[in-house]
Amino acid sequence: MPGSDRGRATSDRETEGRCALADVALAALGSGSRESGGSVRGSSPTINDVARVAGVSKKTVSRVINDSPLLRVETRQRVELAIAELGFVPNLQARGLAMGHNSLIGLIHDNPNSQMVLGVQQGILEAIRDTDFALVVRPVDRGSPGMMDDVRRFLERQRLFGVMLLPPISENDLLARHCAELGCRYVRMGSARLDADAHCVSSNDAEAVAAATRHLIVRGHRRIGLVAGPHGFRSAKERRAGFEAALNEANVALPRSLIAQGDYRFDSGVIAGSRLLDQVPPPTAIFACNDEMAAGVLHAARQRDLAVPRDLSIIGFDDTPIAAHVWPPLTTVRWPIQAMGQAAARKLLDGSSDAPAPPSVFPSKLIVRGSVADLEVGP
Amino acid sequence: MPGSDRGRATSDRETEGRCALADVALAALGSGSRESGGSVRGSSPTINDVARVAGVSKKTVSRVINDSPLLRVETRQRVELAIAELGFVPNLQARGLAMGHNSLIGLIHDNPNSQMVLGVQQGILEAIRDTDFALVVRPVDRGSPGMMDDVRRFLERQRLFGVMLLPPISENDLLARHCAELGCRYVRMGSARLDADAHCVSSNDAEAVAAATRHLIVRGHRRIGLVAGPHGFRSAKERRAGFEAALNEANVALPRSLIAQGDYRFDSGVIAGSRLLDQVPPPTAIFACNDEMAAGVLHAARQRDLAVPRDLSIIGFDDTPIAAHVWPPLTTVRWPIQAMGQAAARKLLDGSSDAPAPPSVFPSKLIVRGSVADLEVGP
DNA sequence: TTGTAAGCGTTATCAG
DNA sequence: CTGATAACGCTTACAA
Repeated sequence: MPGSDRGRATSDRETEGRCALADVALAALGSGSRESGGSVRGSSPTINDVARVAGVSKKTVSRVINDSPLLRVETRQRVELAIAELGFVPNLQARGLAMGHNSLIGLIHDNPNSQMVLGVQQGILEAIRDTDFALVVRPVDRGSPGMMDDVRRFLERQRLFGVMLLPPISENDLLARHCAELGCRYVRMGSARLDADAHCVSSNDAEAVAAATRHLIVRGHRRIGLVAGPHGFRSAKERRAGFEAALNEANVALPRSLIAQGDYRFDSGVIAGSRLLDQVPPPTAIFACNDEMAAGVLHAARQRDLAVPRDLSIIGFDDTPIAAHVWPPLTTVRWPIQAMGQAAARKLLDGSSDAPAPPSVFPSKLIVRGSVADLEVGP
Repeated sequence: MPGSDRGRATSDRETEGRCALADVALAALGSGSRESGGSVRGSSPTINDVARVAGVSKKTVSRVINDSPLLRVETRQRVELAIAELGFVPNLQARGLAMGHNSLIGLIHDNPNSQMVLGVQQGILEAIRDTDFALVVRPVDRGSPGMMDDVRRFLERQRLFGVMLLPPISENDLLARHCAELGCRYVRMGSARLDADAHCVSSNDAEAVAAATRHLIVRGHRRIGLVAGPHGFRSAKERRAGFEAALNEANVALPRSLIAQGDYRFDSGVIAGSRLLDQVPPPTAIFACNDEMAAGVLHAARQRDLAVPRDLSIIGFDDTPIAAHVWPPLTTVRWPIQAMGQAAARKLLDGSSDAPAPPSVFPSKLIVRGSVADLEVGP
């Protein structure tokens, strides 16, 4: 019985009402199946089967499943009925072959922060919900010498509809160029405007960090340490720039001794925090360029029996779960990662629209928790 | 110049050496392109182009790219040369259409733990490295009424080679049945044996938790609290069973008052921990069924000015980053998530092999950090 | 060991 | 508005 398995698939609530058409279908299929053969051997029904059952041509069915406007309602209904009876599901492989591109969008990233990756995935999936698009993930290993070749091979073989590039790999201009060369649409996410509006969705980390830093300054802090992010990361650069700008505008000095470099990981935060806290006098507050490092600073403080926030105020960045779960919970900067993922995906899908893409810059927000205190003026 | 973009793609190191063949290629393509037309309009070269350039038939090229054993080395080389010259890349859509299935494997999950999801992804990607397979992710919303229909639609439309099911959704037998009905290979990951060996890769949470509990008992603890996981999660059931088994075998009593229920999230850990710690006398140790809840217990302890581990020992489960990052760092159970993902993917790919699948149960390991102390015997 | 012919299930073209 | 016919690029019989 052709497609009987599938028949149940789309319509679980379908009972035994209108099976007349289905019987016609069987009869029709039984005889001269010269073209598609889709009915043989229990495989699922094809567009040909639907056409035969509905008594129309292949192309008409195609028009129905592609929402073509030029169709008589009556015809459309007949076809839709046949589709329902047969439990027909269009074959994306075939469609992809015919149209020259598949319905997959790729997510390329080399991100150590799982929360972020998953947030973006979530956003993308929201954007492609109710479409036939699916999300293909491709983590890559920045630093590995063959990385770029790897990605190229991936793009060549999979022939995706388009890809989304996550930071920090999204900052790589060469990668973007490769995408373009391979005819693969792309959108880059970043902490600053990295590309033309059509290819870019970003936050404004510099501004967000400046606001966070002002939060410290307003509370009386003047010796403020920075745990910077790693070289080569645009986000690290942006965040540092925002930090310095805020200090500058308030005429607060930033001695080199109050800057320590980290690599965005917890351990580097412990080390950087230690170095900062061993200065004399130590800083009264520290901004760390991400939450993991901020948690590391917290560790370093605890190792020195410093109470946070009494003896030391700390602000992080990203608002990952760790920020809320350490003690005291960290004041930090939250950026709308999921919304950005969604916007980026939409931009990708709308790419062929005629209207020029609008710029997409998403605002971040300071989340105030318990790791910042007003500075007690000394005796 | 047909395929010139692509020509560079695979062979960046190719300089100007042997372009003779390529010229032949151009000539050949220029004239009677009656079949594929792959050379026209800058689109990428097809198997026909390769065949013409190499002076063999389509099928022979197909044999080469599919590693058929029956080919003269000479022929093979000629074809390979042509492939290189042209920068030919097989079209997966077309192949998928012809073979009846694509080269995508899906990851279906409804997991709140991002670390876990990403770990599995990593494992899968290792398993499919150097193949043409790609990974499609599909988070679903357990609890949403339309979830199962959703997944079915997804499977019907995408026609994946196979899917991997992550806990807790992997515990859903109905979902597995649907996969089978739709002709989609599947492998389930879980905290216990959920299915036939061919469809299952698991850890043994009960045993792991029993070991962790013994770790507490050996150190003198007798009043040990449990923060259980949510109903309906197999892992919660397994972990609790392991906990109770260890207490039993040591003849340690487990009053109901020392069991609190959580939902695997931080906040529930705080609440459950509070309830446990407010008992008189309070427990001297608590096992929480995952790290997030263990971190919550830590919060509850701190709110009561209890020192960990001096006044309270805590053990968690999963070894997520949070376990290492809170203070004190948590003793916890680590299970080989990435290795399991890899094994599961391999199982999926080997699915058609004749040999019966071996059982795959992966051992977990107690990670000892700073949250457990020997029990001081009271005065 | 290699080639020929016939699909795989869709969409595009261009006529009616 | 609808339909015949030809792509789309590859694989799998079945020959040679």
